[in-house]
Formats: sequence, structure tokens, C-alpha cells
Amino acid sequence: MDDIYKPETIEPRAQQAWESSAAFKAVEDPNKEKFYCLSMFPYPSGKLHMGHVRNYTIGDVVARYQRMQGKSVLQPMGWDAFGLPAENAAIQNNVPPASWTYQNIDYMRGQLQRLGFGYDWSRELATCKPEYYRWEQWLFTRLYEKGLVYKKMATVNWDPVDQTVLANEQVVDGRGWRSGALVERKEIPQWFMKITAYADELLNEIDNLDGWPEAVRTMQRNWIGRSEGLELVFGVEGHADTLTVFTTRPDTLMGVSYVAVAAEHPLAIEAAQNNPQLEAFLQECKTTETTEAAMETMEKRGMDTGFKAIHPISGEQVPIFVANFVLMSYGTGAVMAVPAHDQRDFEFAQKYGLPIKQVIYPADGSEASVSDAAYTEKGMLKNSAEFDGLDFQGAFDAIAKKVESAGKGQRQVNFRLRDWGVSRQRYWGCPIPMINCPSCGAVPVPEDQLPVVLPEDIEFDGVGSPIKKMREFTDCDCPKCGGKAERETDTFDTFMESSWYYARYTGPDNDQAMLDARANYWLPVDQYIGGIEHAILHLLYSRFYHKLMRDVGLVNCDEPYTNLLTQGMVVAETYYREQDGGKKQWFNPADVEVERDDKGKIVAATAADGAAVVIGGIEKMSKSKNNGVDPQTLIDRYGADTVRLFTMFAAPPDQSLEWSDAGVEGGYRFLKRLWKLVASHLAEGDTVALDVKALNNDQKTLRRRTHETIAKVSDDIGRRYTFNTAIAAVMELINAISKADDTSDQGRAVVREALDAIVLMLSPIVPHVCHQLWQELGHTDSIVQAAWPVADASAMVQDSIQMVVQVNGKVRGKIEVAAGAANDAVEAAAMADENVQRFMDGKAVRKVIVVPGKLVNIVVG
RNA sequence: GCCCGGGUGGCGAAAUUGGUAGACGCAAGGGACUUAAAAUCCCUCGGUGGCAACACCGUGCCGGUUCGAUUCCGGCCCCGGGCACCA
Repeated sequence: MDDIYKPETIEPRAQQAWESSAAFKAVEDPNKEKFYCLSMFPYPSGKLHMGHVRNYTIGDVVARYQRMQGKSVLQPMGWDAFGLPAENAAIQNNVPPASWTYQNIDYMRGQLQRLGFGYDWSRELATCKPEYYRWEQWLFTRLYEKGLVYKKMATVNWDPVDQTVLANEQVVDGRGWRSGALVERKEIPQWFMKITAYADELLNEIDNLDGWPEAVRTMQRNWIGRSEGLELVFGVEGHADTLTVFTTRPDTLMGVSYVAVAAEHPLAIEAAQNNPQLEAFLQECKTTETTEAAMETMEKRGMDTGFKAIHPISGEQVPIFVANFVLMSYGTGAVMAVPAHDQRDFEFAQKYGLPIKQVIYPADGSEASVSDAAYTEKGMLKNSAEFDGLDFQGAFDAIAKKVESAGKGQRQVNFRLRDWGVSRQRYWGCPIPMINCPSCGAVPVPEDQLPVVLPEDIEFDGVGSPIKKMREFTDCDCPKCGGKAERETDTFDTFMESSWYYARYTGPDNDQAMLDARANYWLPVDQYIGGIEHAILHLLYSRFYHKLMRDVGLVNCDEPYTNLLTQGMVVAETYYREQDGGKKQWFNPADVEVERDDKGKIVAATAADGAAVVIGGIEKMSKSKNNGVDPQTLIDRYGADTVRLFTMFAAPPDQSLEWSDAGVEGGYRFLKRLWKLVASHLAEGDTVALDVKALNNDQKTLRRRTHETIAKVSDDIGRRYTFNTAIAAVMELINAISKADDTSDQGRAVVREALDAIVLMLSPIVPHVCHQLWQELGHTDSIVQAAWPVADASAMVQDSIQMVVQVNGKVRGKIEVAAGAANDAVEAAAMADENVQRFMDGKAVRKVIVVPGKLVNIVVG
């Protein structure tokens, strides 16, 4: 055996062995337990970043571990290939988005292979291929027939200079990122999927997802946001129209002092016709960003329309205001305001001199002022006419009954969750398979005309999607009436593709159907692994999609992912320089020199040109912030195993990982030690068979540590997913072996048993070096298929154990007692300890707590 | 602003169910080997005091529950993620 660790030799050799034996080919074997291990597929942005390496290493460790448990494993990989960055790159490099994407896929596939991940590459898919997205189009037309798809007006960011729709990411401080123009809100017709029709099921089944992190389940529950309330109809004085609002606090109804409507609301527009000031305000409202964060943090402003709303119970007239925080496309475009009991309404009322009428008081009769802030607790009603004295629920019921019988409202369950807008006015996406006919309206593309193929050979200038002007794409005949019609040129939200790819991996070669029987062998995914940033949107959309596919008969389970591991982000420091016009130029950490204070904190930074850059704070590694660390450099230098080892050792998987180059070297050193340990053991010649009855105490101790380590590592990898502590445990065992200097036959046999176990336990994490070491240790099977080691309980029995003795909760001594010693014997031994005696100091013993096997606490005083 | 996480040595972290705070590793310092360097090996390594034994302090901050709190509860500060068109 070569006594020097040479990853550059052993890694390609191991990979060839796996490839030629088709080691990771997934087989639908009905006689084996299946395990579907899935990592979130990457967007092919150019090259792998550390977040990918981390994600895919975790997945590969889990998949290899499960294979060693004897299961039939599916671990696939593919490409989330549609998206905005391809369009940006197309403009920058003057290359069509398709060829840019395909080049990136080729490069990144090579990187994944270089890292030795055990994927079944025969199942690889790319979402930008018609063979993939045709089924998405097919499902969409089925859902249209089922009434789960509809079109309505919705708000977008409009760049008035470029005459194009912008993504939220393309709006920087309220301006278009390319034109710099003030971005406006615009309402355009868009396609929606009725995710709200599944809101109840999506919410209720969260209770069953006990393999998911509690944080994600809570976030999803809050996002869906079920609330029970009342829909109320306000009349409008001198007007035929009415205003409908929803409230979860009908008990405060008698405290309503105004109603607020969106700037796009018909009443607002009507009022503005003879009011230039109001018209100017409506125009201003159009320039607020549409993100919820922007809406919630901006200054709340409004203006009186002059219209009066008629209270559904009192008949009192209250002013109707236009408010910049009400959006036409969310809910009914109107809200009722109770300044005394809602903080936002309170601030608005103070600003515009509107009445603040308190109608809720603490039930215990104490005082609650509304002069400085709203009183938002539930309590008892006053100043509410016939409802005085009722509590929240009593008032809710009474008011509901009253408005229902008057036909002015009804009880309603409302969800925060809104229907999913899937239209995007962009080129590089899946064409929406609909046709707009002047006489028939929207008509789905018939199945025999699918797929609607996105033209890939196009000129791309970045101002609008090129297919919108492409007559050969848009011109078509109406499938219904045969007349001239126009094809839809919007494309799907890219979340559509990522919502069902996990299912397509089970049968990616099927050109007759979206899914087949293989889906029901593999699904649901047993372990899904991906970034915490996907905790809500992607995971909720794909849960929704799974139910859609179930309800058209394609899958027979209810949820797509049984267990979920949300890995923390790989974060790094950001550096930038502000340019003219407020744009930021981002610098990669690799190109920045930093100055640290004596505590190691970064205090100043300079770029390669020697001039200072601004320290932008630690953020998720991303292309837009240019703070990614290129894993390729490390792979080239140390090999795949070192990179895999370090990413798994540096932090537990669900925690965010702050990148630092230091530490990788330590991983490399560890692998060299491991290699040398095996090499020097083998150099001493053959070992005899282990005879557990012939072991001396030291040999027993080392063997006990081996089996304790097996137990711990199995638990850490199989149950806890704390790979960092698993690696630490193996390191401790290796340190123990290195210290042992026992050249006797049985001494060497104990070491041999430990080495076999170590190589097996490390093989999911550092598979290349373990593949080689396994062979060197004389095994003829491939370690990929080898069985995971099992801890021998009889080897872990201990005769005596150490216990801690505390006096008043502070450690004052340690005692050695027989395992399983009785409490009073332990207590007596604790009292006898010299240092313990010193601290008891003749004081009265008030209490003694014995925690068997752990500690004794003597309370004196 | 709202929802969800996190905060422990110089650094990454460990402590799994309320029971020895700092395992394992990195960096640093000292030593061995070497003509030298690299590599490797050994030792030290939370702070303060002490020759030492040992003592006191210490898990973002303030308070509480408990024999005992990094862990549970209340309040606050800071950092990260998400907020529906980045993926």
C-alpha cells in the first residue's frame, strides 16, 4: 500500500469503479425497502457554489448511509433551468439564454461528478426541455377544465421607460435597475391557480408532517393564515355600489370611524375625476413598491374621497379615504378602520384628525386608555348600543346574526394565503398553453398540439420578451372556432417547474404520460434536503402540486416529502462600492484584503486596486452580492473528500455556516492521518482473528470505545443528522488508536476491528478514500454496497463509572463507583470525598439529589 | 412592519430528556526531528488570582422558576432567513 495519501489518484479511480458497476443506478425492487433521497436541484447559474456543495454532500451522506442499510436507493439530480439570470446573462454576453443555460449545465454536471456524488445520472432532467415542461402544460390545461385555473387582473412592477414588467429583484429603491426610472404599479390580466381551494388541506396536513422541522411547519401555518371573521357590506351614500370588507374583529364594529380603499378602486377613481389633488395622490400611490415589506414599512398616507360609507348597523356615515397601504388586488380592495383598537388605524386617524372611538374595555373593569396607542386586546364592549356588555365571542355571534339577517354581511373563514399568480411577462420560461381568441376568449391548447415549444434560437435585447413580437409564435388558429387567434406569450413562474420535478425523477423517460406506476413505488420522497430560504414558497407550492397530481390520479399519497432537512445558508462577508446613480458594485471576498482588530473582527477592507470598499455585512452567498467562494479551487487543491469532510464538519447542517478558508487544511490533515494509520497497521503484517474472551483491560477499553463510537455515529447520521459530531466521534477514536501502542496479536486484532468500522462509518462522507482503504484492508466487496457496522452491546458494558459530586450545585469532586451501585452507597462515597467534606464544612445536609450514573448534589446550609 | 430562526473561548463548534460548560477541529505559543524549510510528532491554550493545590467569574443583556439553567419562562438588544415576480 502506498503510504502517502494521494486524492488525485484515488478519487478518479473510485469514481470509475462506481461508474463501471452502475453502483448508483436506482432499481424499482419490490422486495427491498425503498429510500428516495432528494436534494433541491440547482439553478444552473454558471458554477457550483458552497451552498450547493453543502446541500449535495448532506444528501449524498444520507443516501449512501441508507444504501448501507440495505435499502433500494434513488438519488437523482437535475436542473431548474428556467429563470431570470439566463436573460441577464444573455444581455451581458450577447448569447441566447438557452445556449448559456446548456453550457452551464455541462460545466456544473462535471463539477458534481468530480465531487463523487452518487447520483443515478440516467434520470437527469432539465426543466427547460420540452420533454419536461410539456407535462406541466398538459396538467395546466387539465386544471383549466377542472376550474382550478382562472384569469384576473393583478399588480406588476412597470418600468415606464423600458416599457417592461420588472421582477421585485429588478426594482432597487423604487427604481428600475436598468433605466433608473421610478417604477409604477400596473394592473394587467394574469393567470392564477386556485391554491386557496386547497388551503384547508394544506393547513391541516401540516399536523401530520412530523418529519419536518417545527419552524417550517409554523411558518407554513402562519403563511396560510386561517382566520374566522365577518364579511361586511357598507353602503355608499348616494351611490348604487357597496363596499365589502373583511374583519376578524367584528366586536369592534361600532368603533369604525372610516373606511379605506385602494388607489385603483373605482370609487377612488370616480372621486378623483373632479379633484386634481386627489388625482395627483392616486398617481403618487402608483409608485409604491408592491412587496409586503415595502407596504408595511412605508409611511402610511391617505386622502378623503368625499364619499361617505354607511355603517351596516348604526347607519352612521363615515368618510371613505384612499390609502396607499390598501392594494386593489388583495382581498376586496377596501378595509374598515377602527382606530381605537388597531395600531395602524390609530396612527392614520391621528395623522388625519379622524375620530378615535373606544368600544372595547378590559373585562376586569380596569382602565385602558386609547389616547397614546390603540387598545388591541379582546375585552368587553361599551358604547356599542345593544351589544354593550358582551365579550368577544358574544359580540361576534350577536353582530354576525344581526348583519346576516339584514343581508349586510356573513360569517366567513378567510385565509391569508392568496391564489398563485403564475403569469410572467418574461421570455426564458415555459410558455403558458393558452390561446386568446377574439370570439371564444381564452382557450386551452388541445392535448394533441402540446407541447407549445419555446423558440430557443432568438435575438434577446432585454427589453421585453422576444416571443411577444414573434408572429410565427403568436399567430395561430382558435382550437374552438378555427378563426384567427393569438397565442399567450407570457410564461410560467419558474416555481411551476420546481413544484413537481421530484415526481418526474421516478420516470423521466416516459413520453406518453406525466407520471407512471414507478411514481407510486418511489413516492413520497423519504428525505428532502434544501435551503431554509425555501421553507414557505417552494415547499408550499410543491405540496399543492402534489395534491393536484393526486386529484387527477397520477400519485396515490397525500404529501410529497416525508422528512425535510432545511440546511442553513452558507454566508460570507459582502463588500461594495457605491457608484454614480446609487448602484452598488460588489467585490468578491477573494479579491478583498481585510484588516482585523485584535479580536479578529473585520474593521476595514480594500479592493485589489488599493482603494477602500464598504463592508456590507454577512449575507447569504449569492451571485447578486458577488460574495460566493468558489469550491472548485479547493477541490483542485485538496480533492473532493477534503471539501466534503470540511463542509460536514464545520457546522451542523441546519445552522448557517460562515465561510472561512481556514479549517479546510485541517480536514486534509485528518485524511492524511487516517491513511497513514491504515498503512502503518497493514505494514506490520496480517492480523489474527479477534478473540473477545482473551482481551486484557486496555484492549477491552479500546474495543468498548470502538463500539461506543459505532453507536454514536449511527445515531448521529441515521437519526440526528449531526454529521459534525459524528466526525468528531470518529476523530476521538482515531486519537485513541494512535495513542495505543499494543503490538500483541489481540491488540492488533482490536485495532483492525476499529479500522474496519472507521472506514465504513466515514465512507458516506469521504467515499473515495474509504473505497480505497476498504480494498487495502482486504475486502473484496465494494464499500458502497457494504453493510453498516452494528454496535456490540456486550462490548460496551462498563464495570465502574465516574460520577460528579456537587455541593450546592457546584462541582467539588469526582468519585469512581461500581456501575449500578445503590443510591446510598453512591451517597456515602460522595460524602467521603475530601474536597466535598471541606465545602460541607460541618453544615447541616438539607437534601441530597442522586442522578444515577451522572452526579450527586449535596445541598447544605 | 409581520412571521421563523440564531447569539457559547482568538475562530468553527460540543454539551441529545434541566445534571461536569468548551468534546472535536482551526488559529496561536512553546518544544522535538531537520543543515534549513515543508511535512510530521509532543506540550500549553476561556478570564482573573495563586508556586501549586485550588478559588472566584464566565454561554448577547435584565429578571424569574429550580437543589441545579447554554437548556425552561417573561422582557429587551443584535444578527440571519422569508414576506407571494431572485431561485
